[in-house]
Amino acid sequence: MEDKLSDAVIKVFVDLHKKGLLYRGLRMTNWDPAAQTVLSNEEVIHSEENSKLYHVRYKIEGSEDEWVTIATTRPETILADAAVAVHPDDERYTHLKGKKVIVPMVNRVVPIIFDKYVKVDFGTGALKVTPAHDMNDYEIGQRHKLQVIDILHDNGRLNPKAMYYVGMDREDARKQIAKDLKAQGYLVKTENYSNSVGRSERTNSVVEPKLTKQWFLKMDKFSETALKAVEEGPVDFLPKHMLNMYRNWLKPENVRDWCISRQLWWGQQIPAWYLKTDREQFFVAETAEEALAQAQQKLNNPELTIEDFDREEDVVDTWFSSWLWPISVFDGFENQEEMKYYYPTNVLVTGWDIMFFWVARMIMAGYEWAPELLGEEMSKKKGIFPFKDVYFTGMVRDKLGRKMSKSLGNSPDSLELIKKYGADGVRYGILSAAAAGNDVIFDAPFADKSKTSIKNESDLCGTGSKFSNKLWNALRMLKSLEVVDKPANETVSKINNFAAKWLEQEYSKTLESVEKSFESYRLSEAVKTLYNFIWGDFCSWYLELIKPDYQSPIDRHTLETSINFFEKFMTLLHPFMPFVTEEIWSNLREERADGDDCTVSRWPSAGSYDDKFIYKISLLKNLVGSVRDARNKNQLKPKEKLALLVKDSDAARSFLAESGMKEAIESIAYVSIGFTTEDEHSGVNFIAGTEQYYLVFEKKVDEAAERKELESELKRLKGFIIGIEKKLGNEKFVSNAPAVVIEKERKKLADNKAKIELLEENLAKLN
RNA sequence: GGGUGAUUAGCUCAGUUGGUUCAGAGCACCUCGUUUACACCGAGGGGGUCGGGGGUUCGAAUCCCUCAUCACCCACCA
Repeated sequence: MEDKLSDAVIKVFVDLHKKGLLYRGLRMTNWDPAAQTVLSNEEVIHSEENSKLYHVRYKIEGSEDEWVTIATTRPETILADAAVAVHPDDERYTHLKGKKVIVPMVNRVVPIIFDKYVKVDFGTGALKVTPAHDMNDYEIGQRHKLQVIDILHDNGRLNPKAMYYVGMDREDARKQIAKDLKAQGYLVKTENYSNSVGRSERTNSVVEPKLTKQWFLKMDKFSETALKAVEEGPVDFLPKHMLNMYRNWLKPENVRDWCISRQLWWGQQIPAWYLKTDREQFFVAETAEEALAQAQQKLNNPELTIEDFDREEDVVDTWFSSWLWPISVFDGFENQEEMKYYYPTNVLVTGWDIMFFWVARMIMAGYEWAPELLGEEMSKKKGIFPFKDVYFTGMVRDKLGRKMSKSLGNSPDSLELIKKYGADGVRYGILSAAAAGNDVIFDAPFADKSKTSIKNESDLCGTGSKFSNKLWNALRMLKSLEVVDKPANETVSKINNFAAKWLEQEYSKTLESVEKSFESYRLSEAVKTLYNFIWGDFCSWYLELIKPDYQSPIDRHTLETSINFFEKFMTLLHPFMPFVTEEIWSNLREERADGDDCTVSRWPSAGSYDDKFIYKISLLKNLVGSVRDARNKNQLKPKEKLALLVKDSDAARSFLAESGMKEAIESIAYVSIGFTTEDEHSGVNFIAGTEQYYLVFEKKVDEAAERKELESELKRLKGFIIGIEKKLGNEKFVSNAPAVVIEKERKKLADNKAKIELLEENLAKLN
């Protein structure tokens, strides 16, 4: 792989050179004068240091005694000044338009230029411009076509272009020129000043901005292609807002040519050979021999040998090999068979921090080379982009929102986490926290901190590990049951069938929602939906319903149904929690064929479901909840059997007519249901759906508390109804809102009016 | 300085195209409950005018403007 990648890098480098997209140009780099080498940004350490800010005045050319004062911390660079710049809106200087100033000491006449980079409120508002020795000044110099005067040797000593202090170290020259400027009346004042100074990680010497020759790749065409591919083309970013960042990176005014050369000791060496006697003569080729042949021909000198050339010592930027990844992973530059089969791929999953470095450039490379590799026919058919979707995961951060890094030591210790929560628990924790594209504040025990959880700490992995435990216990229950052929009686049979119908319906609805979440890469939604369904509907409701009485057996059919359900749920959960689901899978059935594993089990397909039935289930949950609440508030035993009377009505009868409904409620809420036409019963009453229920028991309730509760509920509902009535009374609403929404509002109104009526009756009875 | 995002319950965060009671989850908290798959548990409960202000709309946590605070990325600090 490594070699293939190297070959590919060389091929595309030569190809780009042939296409005229490569050039050698100047770049302002961090220069370490002690090591005499270019440093990467990472090798420069910035820190606040005390230095001096020198205010120096420049005489305006042709004037008697008119001056412009600038401020600098590096007065020796005055010798390399090419201009003085002020902000175009700075009224103090507008009269200087077209004028020139005389640089002190060297007496060079340079223009006063107007550039928005200059900050009006900093120092004197005038900035000396030294293109050769400052990043920004270089840019300003480019904009105003200023001359570049480099006064430093590579070792940091002043060279003859400085005219003064030649051979002196820049730091000594700084002190000396300050004295001389003062002596000659140019120094207006000196103040102490604290600014950020960059030092070399290697030698600790102060880094000097220095122009060096580098290899550049022209980016205008590439960036346009990459931008179009996502803005108008086939590549989709998820989440969508990532496109904003992408656009900002790639819009023409922000695009800069890509400096692809690096001065490192490792990496892919650039395939260019320089003529030793004239380094401006260089030849790019896949091998030294080819380069030599080119040179012999071009220079018309067959006597030249390899010995007359030096190979470029610079290597390519690491991203210059990474951008070829989608192609070179299939060895696409050598052999296109695999590529024709796999390309383009479906989805790239990555962090947004390398969107520009990697994602954008892979797209560029795809468009640049895929057509040649796939052939025109194939390109048309399959497209030439490397991937269809890019899913940007959130970045995991620590409690303070910092990116996790080695130097901060804020990465969680995975092995500690797994020890504490289990691998599935950790996976669940991270996945459930990772909503599409949002960063995850992952506050876990760190390797270098205490392993104990802080109180109130969000314990996502803990939730996952508890979930594993829950699943395991559900399995234990099913496995512990004694099995018989037939259900104990008719009631049990009805309840079991009802429970199965219920679970089947909720399952279909859940699966539909999970699939929707997957399609839009909403992984945290998917896993949370499954969590709620399995813990809630499956464990808390279904298993409780089908669980036989203590030490009673279960019928074979119900057990088989339950195992089938459980099995399907394990398949759904497997991507998130692979270990526990596989383990449960293998334990669910006594015998399994070789290879009958959860990990390769078929993804189930969602069946249809009946919204009306699901609504009835929600009523059931409501009703059971009310009974439990009433028991809680009245200190009734949870399993003491009570009479639950329902006010006779068509709706009530229809609700309870669902096969198994009545029996299920009676079983799970420990009540016996009956109809009544009476309005007064000892105990408590409540409304579930639109029905009036009475839970009958001896103890008289606290009337005052009861009244208070009813009144507050009544008040809430009345307020709610006023809102709906207002809405429905609003002609604009009725004429503009979709019919479905209006219908829903009408139903809401009717239901709640019925509720209010019931509440008022109940309240009246308290008198 | 340029860019991006965030602000919702005590904490950490969901909330898709504006429309069912949409104001949610987990943790934390309060009450009750353990020979019954599970105390890494069960049942129930309290808690938020969705950062402030304005606007668009029949309707805004959701769209727009503005202010405030926070974070990250890039560039830099004469």
